Amino acid sequence: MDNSIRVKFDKIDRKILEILQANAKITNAQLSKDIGLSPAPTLERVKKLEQSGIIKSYHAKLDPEKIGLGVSTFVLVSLIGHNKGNIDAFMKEINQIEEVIECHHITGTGDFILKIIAKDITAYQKLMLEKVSEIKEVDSMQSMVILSTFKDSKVLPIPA
Amino acid sequence: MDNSIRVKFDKIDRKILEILQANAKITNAQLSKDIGLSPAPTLERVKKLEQSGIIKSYHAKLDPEKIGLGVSTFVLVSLIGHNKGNIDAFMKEINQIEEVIECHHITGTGDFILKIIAKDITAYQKLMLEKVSEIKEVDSMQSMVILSTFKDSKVLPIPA
DNA sequence: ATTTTGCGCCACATAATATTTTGAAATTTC
DNA sequence: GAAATTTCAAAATATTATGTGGCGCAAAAT
Repeated sequence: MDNSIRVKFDKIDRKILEILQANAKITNAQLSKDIGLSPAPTLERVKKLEQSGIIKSYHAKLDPEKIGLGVSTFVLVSLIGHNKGNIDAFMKEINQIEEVIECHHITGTGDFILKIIAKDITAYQKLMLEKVSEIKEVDSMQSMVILSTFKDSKVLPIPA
Repeated sequence: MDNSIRVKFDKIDRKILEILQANAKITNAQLSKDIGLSPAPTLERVKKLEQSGIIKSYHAKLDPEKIGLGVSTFVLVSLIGHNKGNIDAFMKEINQIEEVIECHHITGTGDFILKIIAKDITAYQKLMLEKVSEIKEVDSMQSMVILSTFKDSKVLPIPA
């Protein structure tokens, strides 16, 4: 809960962050060459970025198709009530469903947008009917099936 | 372009994939303990998963707030024409904009959904007016500002 | 202007870790 | 049921990360 703490970092740190976002498996030696520093201070900077929470974690990115996940969707969800109790209850239920890989509270028409991933349309339908729709706080839902993904960058643009 | 190639993997591989999605920085020794194998075959399995393309890449996840990115949005975009030429032209323009970190072609009302990240509302507005709106294939847009993100799992549910 | 202080850097030494090799055991195939 | 293939473990080796000491530069103080 230590939100919006703006930790400071310089041009070199920014470069490190760009590189590690694109490729977390780079060796420290190579990273140090790319940023023009020797290995020791390079590693020290990376550690500081980790400790300060700027770097939160490291993840392997898989190919959904190759592990048998053929259907991805975004779902706009409206709740029946917009009070904190309902929202908390909804969140709690959503957290239990592993196929829901993202859940954002948004402005606009709906209240939430979910990203869901499933094996196929049949599995998706079953998931929606038996799990998501069953959450009693849910009023309406609107699904958008992803036909194809043109861009899925893991590199955030770091402001100057 | 070698889509939908279903590579096969067993229960141990699945466990490896789950672990590496959640934590790519685990040492091979620790990974081998977690899955109950010795280091050598463990590493061999990881390499095969990488070579087969099941594991596509590794990325550092940053804290957007701490690098000064305070505004994230989803944007529904409709194009003026739905032919391939227009879509290609749109994609090309979108790829140039680094603040657009995701772009998916979807079914339903709109044609595309984008995920955009910016420093603040002012920067977001400027970005939308000067870059995204300027793309001539764009007909209409509808923004959904993310108030908060409750779930952002990097772990895909791997079907049995 | 000179000293002082502190930070960030490099180079080298050492520790940790990954990777290769070898061979044995289990499983599959014919 | 034997040969071939695959999968594994243990140990040796190579690579990489990490800790230490000292140097140099920049900013602050005198």
